Amino acid sequence: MIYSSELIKGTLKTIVLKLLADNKKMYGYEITQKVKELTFDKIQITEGALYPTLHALEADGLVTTETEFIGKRVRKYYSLSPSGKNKTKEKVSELADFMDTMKFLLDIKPKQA
Amino acid sequence: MIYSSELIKGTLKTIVLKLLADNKKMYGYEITQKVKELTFDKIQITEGALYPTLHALEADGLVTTETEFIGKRVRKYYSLSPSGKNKTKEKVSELADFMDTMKFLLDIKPKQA
DNA sequence: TCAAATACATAAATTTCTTATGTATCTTTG
DNA sequence: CAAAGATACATAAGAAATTTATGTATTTGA
Repeated sequence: MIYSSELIKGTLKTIVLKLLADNKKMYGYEITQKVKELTFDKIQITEGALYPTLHALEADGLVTTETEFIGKRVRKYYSLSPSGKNKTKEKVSELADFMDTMKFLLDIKPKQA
Repeated sequence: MIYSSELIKGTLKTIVLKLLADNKKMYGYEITQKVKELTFDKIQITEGALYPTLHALEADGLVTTETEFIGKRVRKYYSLSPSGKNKTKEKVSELADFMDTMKFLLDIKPKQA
């Protein structure tokens, strides 16, 4: 089962930041694979969604990049900047809080009028 | 604190369906107030987001409507159809599952390379 | 050798929400 | 009792984020 894509909306940036916080540096394709692996294929990040997100994080100064050559192929590594580390904490705790609120909302028992 | 709007994206439909499942019938404005109340103002659904969503649910046959007059003012009640009830179960359990996956993802401990 | 995987990127179209606007009624308060 | 705020619906332009499609090129495995 793969989650309907609407669920992923709005969480992608947080997921990427958190992975970078846990892994020091990662490149785009690696991120897609890691998420796939860690979620047992339930979350699949497409490249069309990921790359623009990474570019936006870079434009916002939340990540820095370094390019490496593996044979003839380019690999672009992303790492959190100091402000990126702070942002990650904010985003992760906001999402955790949000999920608690949602669990509460979804568990509300019938009030049969 | 109000959640950044991107977090709400993708969950609105599920929230509405779940509220209808718990309350038999509700009207639009009531839904906005109920969500605000149940989440202590942390989730505020705007009318510009809600009404199109309700109309979409109706177009998909997931809810039925009945109009009532309160004095001279119209009130449009929404109720789950049988397929809406099934859809609600699916959506809620998918979201619950998704949140478990996200909690796992967000709690991953550093693997320092 | 040929398909699949690796690895980047962009861009048009779509979806979904925000922000703004519009209409109208009802209630509360100075 | 007038005015402000709350109730109640609705739509539409614009913005934001993603999907889907496409493109390029290299490397690996059957």
